[in-house]
Amino acid sequence: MKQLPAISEAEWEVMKVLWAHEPLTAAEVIEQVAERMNWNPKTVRTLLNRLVVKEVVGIEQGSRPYAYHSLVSEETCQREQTHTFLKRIYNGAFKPLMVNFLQSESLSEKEIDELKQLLDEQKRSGGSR
Amino acid sequence: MKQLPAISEAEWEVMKVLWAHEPLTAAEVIEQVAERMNWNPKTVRTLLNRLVVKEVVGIEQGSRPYAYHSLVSEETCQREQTHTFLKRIYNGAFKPLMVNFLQSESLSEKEIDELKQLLDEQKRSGGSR
DNA sequence: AGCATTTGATTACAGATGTAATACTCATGA
DNA sequence: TCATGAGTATTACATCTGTAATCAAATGCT
Repeated sequence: MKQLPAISEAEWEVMKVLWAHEPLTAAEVIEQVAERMNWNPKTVRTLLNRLVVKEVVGIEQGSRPYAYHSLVSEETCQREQTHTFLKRIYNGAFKPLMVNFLQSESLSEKEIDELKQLLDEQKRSGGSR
Repeated sequence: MKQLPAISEAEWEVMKVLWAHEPLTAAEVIEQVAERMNWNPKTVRTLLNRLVVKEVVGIEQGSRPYAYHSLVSEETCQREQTHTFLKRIYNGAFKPLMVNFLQSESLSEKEIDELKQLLDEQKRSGGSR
């Protein structure tokens, strides 16, 4: 299984717009990113390049100006990051994360019920495996 | 509100043993860390020093060799990290994190029930605020 | 065709991080 | 009292990250 390279915080911003709208030209990425971050276009280009070097973003051959697209899915990256995070901060246990989260943010009844429902679905859809 | 300084991944390892057993002398920290990480003692000392500089770890005056202790609680740091992480990866939403987690790890029925119970407690203990 | 503009590639540079090595200091045994 | 050795402080150095600037190539305008 190919190890995912590390995606830094700034790079992650770029990935988010790619995942949301890909494929995009550099100019388009820059435009999208500008909506959230106050970054110099050169900065965004650098980040794009680094992502290409890391092989998490690919270049659309042929078109000019060419378009970028992700080579790994957002889900995959989220999963990876979540796993690493949990391990690092909570020794891999989800429960304390949830305890902590519930203490800091307070959810509405509706939100709580949604989460409960998720858990119920999980139960139904097969115990182990 | 005083901003927490960034605690790097390696530094976090050191914090974990401090939180678990503090106060500890450098030698003791080194010993504890060695159980999990294969790090040179010098490396651990460097990390300890950086943490002191960042003011998240304090030095017990008077004793010699002196003892280190944390200046911020694990809970506080976990909360901070969790918040940042959620924002970065899931745009701040807990639900998709849980969806993702449930898809990757599969929990036993017992574990699921524990999580559900947490949610129930949350519901009882006050809607808003 | 030649110049200005866009796009893309290369280079820059400071601060954080991982990972130590070296230097200094003080108590202790010879 | 002086060399030793543990404990502590300072320095080192490569890589990663944030944040661009500069250089080169292609494209479009006149």
